[in-house]
Formats: sequence, C-alpha cells, structure tokens
Amino acid sequence: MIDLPFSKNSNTPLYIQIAKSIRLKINEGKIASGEALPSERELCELTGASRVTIRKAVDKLIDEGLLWRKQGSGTFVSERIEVQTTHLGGFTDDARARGEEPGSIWLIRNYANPTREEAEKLNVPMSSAVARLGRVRLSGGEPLAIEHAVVVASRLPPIDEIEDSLYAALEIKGKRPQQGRQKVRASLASPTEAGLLSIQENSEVLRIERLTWLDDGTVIEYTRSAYRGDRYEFVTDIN
Amino acid sequence: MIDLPFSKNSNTPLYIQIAKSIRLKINEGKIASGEALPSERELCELTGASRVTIRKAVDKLIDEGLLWRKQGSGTFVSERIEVQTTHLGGFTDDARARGEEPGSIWLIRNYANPTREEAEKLNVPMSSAVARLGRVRLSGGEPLAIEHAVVVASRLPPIDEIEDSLYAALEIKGKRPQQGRQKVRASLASPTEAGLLSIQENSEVLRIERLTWLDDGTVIEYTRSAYRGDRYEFVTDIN
DNA sequence: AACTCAAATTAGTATTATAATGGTATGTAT
DNA sequence: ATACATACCATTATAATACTAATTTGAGTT
Repeated sequence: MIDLPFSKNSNTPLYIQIAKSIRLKINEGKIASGEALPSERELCELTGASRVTIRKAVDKLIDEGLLWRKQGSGTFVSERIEVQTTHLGGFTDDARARGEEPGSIWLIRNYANPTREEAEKLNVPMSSAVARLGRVRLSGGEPLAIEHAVVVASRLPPIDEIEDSLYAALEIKGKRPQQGRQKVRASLASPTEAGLLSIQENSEVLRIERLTWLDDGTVIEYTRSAYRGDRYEFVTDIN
Repeated sequence: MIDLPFSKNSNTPLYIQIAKSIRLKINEGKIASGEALPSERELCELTGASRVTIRKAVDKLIDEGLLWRKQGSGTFVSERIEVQTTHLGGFTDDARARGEEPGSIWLIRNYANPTREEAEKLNVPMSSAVARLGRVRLSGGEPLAIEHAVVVASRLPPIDEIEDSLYAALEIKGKRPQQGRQKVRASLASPTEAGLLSIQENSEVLRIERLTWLDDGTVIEYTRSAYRGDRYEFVTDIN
C-alpha cells in the first residue's frame, strides 16, 4: 500500500500536492509502467481527500501524459509518453511538466542560409540568415529525441545564449510562436539516429515536421525531429 | 508446467497481469515460436482465474500479434517469418519452403497501360500493355501480405492462367527473373490494407518495392507490397 | 498400413449475475 | 478557485454454467 504525503496546512492546493505525490511514486518506480493506480475511492481513503479532489489530481497527471483512464477498468500508468499533436509546447516544457529534468546535447549550432525547401517553409528569401539548431534531447538523462530546428536568425537572441528551451529564447524576443502545424510519420531510425538515441538500428522512430508562426502570420520555426518510437506516441483528438 | 505469477492484491486487472506473464514466458523463450500454450482450461487451473478472464488475456496477446488460435486445436505462439532481403523468391515458394499452403485472393487482374512511374521502372513506353496483378497473399489460410505487381504483358502467359505463383507463370515463358532490387520501408497500414490483412488500422506494415529483371537486363516485374509488420522481418547479413 | 468412428479435448458463444471501476451532476461551504 | 458530500449512471472485470462446433486421439477392423 502506498503512502501519499501532503499537508492540509500548505498553501499549495490539495489536488496539486496529491498529483505531485503520485508523480513521485511513479518516477520512483513504486508504480510501474502499465500498472494500475489504486482506485479513486481507495485514494480517497488513503488521503482523506474527496473523490472530486482525487479526480482533479489524476486529471492533471493525465493531461501531462503520465496516466490514462478506462471507465470500469482503472487508471493506468502510461507506457509511452503521449504528446498531443495539436499541443504547441516544447520538449523542455513537456519534460518539466512530467517532473523530469530536460537536457540537450548540441549537434549543430550555427548561422547559415536556408535551403530552398527551408526558405519556402519559413517564407523568407534564400539569402536570409537562419540559425541551425540540432540537438539530442534528453529527459531524466535519457535521450528521447533528435531535433533539427531552423529559425530566422533575427527572431532569436544570439544562438550562444540558447540553453535547453528554444521557446524560452524566442520568448525573450517576444517571438514565441502561438500557432503552428506539425506532421507525424512512422519511420525506422538511421544508424546515426540509432546511435544518438541509444537504440537499436532500425528501431521505429516517429518523424515530426513542425512549422510554427505568430498570430500575425510571421513564420518562426521549421523543425524536423525523430522521436523514439518505443517511448512516444502522438495523439490526435477527433472532434 | 509453467508458472504464471500475478497478484490478487494488485490494482491491475487480472487479465492484464496474466497477459503480461504469458508475454514474458514467450519473450524468455519458455514457450517457443510455433508452440501451443496450455489449454484455456489448464490456464484456469494454473491461475485460479475463470475461463472468461483467461480468454480475455489471450485475446489481448492475439491482438498484439503474439498468439493465434484455432478452434478445436489450440492457442499457438506466432512465428515471425524471416526473409533474406537478398533472396529472390516469390511468396508462393517461401510459403511452401515453410511447409505452409500458399493462397491468393485476387483484387485486380487486368491489362492496362502503365503509369509514367511504372513505365520508367519497367523501361517500356507508356503505350505498352502491362498486366496489373493485385492480390492478398495467404499462407496457411492467413492473410500476410498485399501485392500489386505490374508486368509487361508480352512476358507473361494470359493472365487468366496465373494461379498462385507469378514466378511459375513467368517460367512458362522462360522469363523468370534472375536479378532484382527491392527496397524495404516501415509504414502504417491504411484502413483498406488493415481490412484486407485482418489487422488493426495503423498497424505497422513493411512496404516493399521490388524491381526484377533477366540476366540480359530485360525488366520483368515492378511490384509494390505491404507485409504485416508483426509477422515479417527482413534480414540483411553483414559481411 | 489404412480406414472408420466414437470419445475426448480443444476453442467459441451465450446467458445470467455480482462487484468494482470511472463518469457526471447537483448543491453547499470557504 | 478549491473542496466536499451525496447520488446516480455507464462501463468493465470476473465468474458460473451450459451448450455448440472443430479438431485430435485412440481403439477396432480390414
């Protein structure tokens, strides 16, 4: 039986404390991937909180992609990181939202001219200066993705100042994108990608192509990524 | 006798735990490819679970492609079919080599002109007559692949005379190819393909594009196929 | 060795039932 | 916004029992 510490005297809302405790149990391996949590009613008993509060805490973890639910069956720890294809977040934000420490290994960080394709996507002349930012992205010390971003240089601070979050850097210039479109495809990892991701060659990867822009239509970022196919799935809600 | 650990104290539904235990036994090699599982009633005795629960656990593994069932016969561990990428064999020959009965369900069998792409691949004018041969390929009664072959009509007997083996038909005209090249890619099955292959939509399939020719360079066949990704793997020897 | 056939064994389906789980709504209080 | 109590609904998990359909097995016969 698990223990879920929290404090009623805390200024932090109860549901946030409970969510944090559950997240910690999962990250510690106390509740394994694929396993079910105690039922909502059981979590009420464990914490003394109401079912509505418990549901709100679990809702939060579901939004983070850590859990999923099935009526009549239970609440389960996700086996893959779910990312909404409509979600305009960055790797860094997503990792932190999951309670994991983001990291980067730089592959490419320089200025260049765009290729014809990149210029078309970014809606700039081929003579423009763009920043090429290629990185292996880590979460909790584990390589999960490779990203190659191309950004119009004038919309970024100097590239040497970029740390983990490209979006945080864009924010500094008031250029954090608000809209975008991304395409997701299944593929096999190349030998290079496999090496960088510490996966076997020919493992399935998810290839993502993303284009983002401001509300006024200014194109900001064209990014091509490969995410580990065994660790990610991209979810699209159908309305 | 195998052991199938699970815990009634766990929050995870019983059928999921049982499925996981069976999967582990298979992955550990304790139950080999092609072997039968203990009967459903036997698994009940082993686990104390009801037959409905056992069937639900086995259903899950069947959906994953790990197992298959036959009424009156048993439940078996699926075999993955290894095919050398350098091997120039046909589906029929490969199935027979495995001791299985090949079969076909015709989708398209007619004469037509090639598309520009097909004409280029086949090295013939677009005005040429080609045979379009589209089939679901079965092995042991099970749909495993979808093939769309385009063959220069003059190099084939009349298409009504073609049975399971295209290569046997080509042999009749002395046009069985001796050389070729094929490309293998990973993809997801379209809804149509999923239906034809009796697999879930968006299951992974291996897409194969094959071009074959005679020793004298005459191009014979341009074939595009989708093979069930859970049942096929293409192997390359490294020398 | 080959064949037939009944019995045994296997998976497939249906019905009925209970219990446990998540899902939703309403109203109240701070 | 947060938290709670209460009530009810919908879905799923699990089970027992019974029966059907398909396949395998073994005994007997030729």
